[in-house]
Amino acid sequence: MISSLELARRCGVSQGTVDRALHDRTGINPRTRNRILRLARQQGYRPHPAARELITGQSQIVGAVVPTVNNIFFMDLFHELGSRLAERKLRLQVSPVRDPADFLAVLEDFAARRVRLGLVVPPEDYIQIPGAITGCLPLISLISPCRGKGIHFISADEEKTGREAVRHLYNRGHRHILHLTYERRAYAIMARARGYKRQTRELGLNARITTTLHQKQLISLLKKERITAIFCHNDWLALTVLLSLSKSGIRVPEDVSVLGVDNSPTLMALHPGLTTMAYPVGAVGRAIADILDGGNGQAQEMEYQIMERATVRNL
Amino acid sequence: MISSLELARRCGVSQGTVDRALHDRTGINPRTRNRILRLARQQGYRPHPAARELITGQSQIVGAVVPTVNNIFFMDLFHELGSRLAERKLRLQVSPVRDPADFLAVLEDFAARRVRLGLVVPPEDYIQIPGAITGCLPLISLISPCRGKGIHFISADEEKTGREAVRHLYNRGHRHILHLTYERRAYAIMARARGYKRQTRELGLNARITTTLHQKQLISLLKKERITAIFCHNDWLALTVLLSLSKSGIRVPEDVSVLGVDNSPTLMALHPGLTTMAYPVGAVGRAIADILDGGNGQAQEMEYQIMERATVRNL
DNA sequence: TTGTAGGCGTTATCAC
DNA sequence: GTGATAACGCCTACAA
Repeated sequence: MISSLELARRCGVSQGTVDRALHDRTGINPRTRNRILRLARQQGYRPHPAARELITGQSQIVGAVVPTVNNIFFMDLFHELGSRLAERKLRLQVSPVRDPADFLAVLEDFAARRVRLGLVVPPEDYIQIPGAITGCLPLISLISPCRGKGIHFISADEEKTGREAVRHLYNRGHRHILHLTYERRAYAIMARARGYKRQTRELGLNARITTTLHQKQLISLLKKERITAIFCHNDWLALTVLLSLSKSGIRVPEDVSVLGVDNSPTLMALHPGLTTMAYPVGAVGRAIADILDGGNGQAQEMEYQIMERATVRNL
Repeated sequence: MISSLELARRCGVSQGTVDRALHDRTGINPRTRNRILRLARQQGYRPHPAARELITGQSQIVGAVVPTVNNIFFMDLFHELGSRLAERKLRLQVSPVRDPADFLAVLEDFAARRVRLGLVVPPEDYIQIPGAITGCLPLISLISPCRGKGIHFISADEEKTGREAVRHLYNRGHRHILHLTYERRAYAIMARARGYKRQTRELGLNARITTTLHQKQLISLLKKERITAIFCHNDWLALTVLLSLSKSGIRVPEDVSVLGVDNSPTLMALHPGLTTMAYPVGAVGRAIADILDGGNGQAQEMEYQIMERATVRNL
C-alpha cells in the first residue's frame, strides 16, 4: 500500500501538495488537485490512521464495551448509536467482555489507543475505574453506573419506568400486577422494582415481585395472587413468560397481560405482538452527541415510551 | 500520558534501554531493568499502539464484521473466538453492518488500519471484495462465502447438516418431517435444504419445505401433511415455531417434535429444552488459528453436533 | 500556488 | 550494557 510521500513522487509534486489535495484545503491549483485525487484513487491510496493518531493524539474510534450475556438489546442499541456516530466520521467498535477484569483490560486498551470516547455497559454495577484510565479516556456509562472520576452516566429515570408500567396496567383495569425481574442487585433492576413498589402502594395495590422462571412456581403464584398482568424487567423475560404461559394453556392477553421493556428489535421480530417500553435511543444518542460537543450530556425526555401491542388488554 | 522517551528521561537512561526493559530483551542489567519497570508502572506508562503499528506495519487487532439482523448467534460465536484470540494477544473488535455497502466500507477501514485479520459474516452471499482490499487484508469468511482473491471460507458441511437432521428424526421414528427455513437464497439456507431434500428422498419420505411463519398457515400445513417433526433452519425459527405451536394448543414434543440449529447460548437460555445442532465453534477456532499460523485452514470434524433435549422424542 | 522541515512514539540498527 | 540515530506515514507551520 502506497504512502502519501510515494503518491507525491508519482504525481511529481511534494507531500505537502498531496496533503492539500486530499483534505481539499485552499491554496492549491484545482487542476493539480484533480490530478492528485485521480491518481490517488487509481493507485488505491489509503491514509494510515495510525500516523494521523500519532500526530493528533486522538483516534477517530469510539469504543464500546458490552457484557456478553444477554447482549441482544445492547447490540441493537449500539448499532443504532453507530449510525449516528458515522455522521461524525467516527467508527464504533464493539468489544464483548465477560467480567470486570476483562472490562478493565479493554478500557486500558482503549486508553492506550487514545480512543475518542468509551461507551460502556458495565458487566456489574459500580466497578471502580482507576484514574489512570478516566484521566485520558472520556467515558459514558449506559444502563448501569460506574465509579470513577468524570464518568458520565446516561440513563433513563428507571424508577419512573417502573411507575409508568404500573400506571399503564392500572389504567387498563389491572389490580393484581406481578413484577418479574432478576435477583441481581443491579442499578436498573433495583430502580424499576422501587418504582413498581411505590406506585403499586400509592394506588393501594399489593406489590408482588418474583424472580422465578420456573413454570409451575410461576403459574401457582399467578393463581394464588389472582394476577392479571405481569410487568417484566425486559423483553427477554417477557418472552420466557410467554413461553411458560402458553405451555400451561394460559392465554395472553385473555387471561394474563404481559408487558416487557426495551423494544429490542431482535426479540420483537421473534414475537411482534409483545407490548413493551421502548428505550429512549434517540435521547441517549443526543446526549452522547452533546458530550462529544463538550456539553454535559443533559437531554430532554429521557423516558421509556410504551409501545402498545397485543399482550396487554383492557379488563 | 508519558512517552517512552519521557520515561527514559525520568529514569536517567536512554530510550533504547527503556525499550530493552519493557520487552525484556537481553543485553540489559537486571537492576536497571527492574528500576525502569517499576517507574513505568508508577508513572502509568502505556505504549502507544499507533506508533508500533507505524513501524511494524501491522496492528494487533482482529476485526470482525457481523450483520445487524438476527445477530444473536454471531455475537455468541465471536465472543467465543475472541477468547481464543486473546491467548495470542490479539484483540477482537466487532463492527455491526447492515448492508453490503456498509460491509465494504468497514473492510476498507480494516485494510487502512492494517488489521491483522478480518473475520466476516457477510450480510449477503457472494459479495465481490475488490483486490485493493484482499491484497492487504487476510480475510476469513464465516457462514456465507464472499467473492474475491484469497478469501478463506470456513464452513461446516451444510448439506450434511440437513442430512443429519433428517436422519436423526427418522431414527426416532418420524416419517413426515417438515423443513422450516427462509426465502433468502443464501448459502447455508440452500445447502441445508438440499441436504434435507436428498436425505428425505433417499429414505423414501416426502420433502416438504416451507418459509411461512404465519401461525394458521403453519398449523394447517402440519395437519394436512400429518407432520410429526419440524426441522428449523436455526434456533430463532425454532423458537417462533414453539411460540406458534403452544398458542395453537399443539404440544411439543408430544404432538410435534422441533429441531433447531446453532445451539445459540442466548436463545438456549430463553428456552433450555430446545433440541438443536451445535455449530462447531471449536473446529472453526482451530481453523482460524491454523490460518494465522500460515496454514490453509483445513480442520477436522467441521460438523454440527446434535444436542438432544426435550423438543424431540421417539415416536 | 508549491516545497521543505520538524515532530508524533515506537522499534531497529548501529556504534561505543 | 548502554546510547545515539534513523526510520514508519502523516500533519502543520513556515519558507519560497
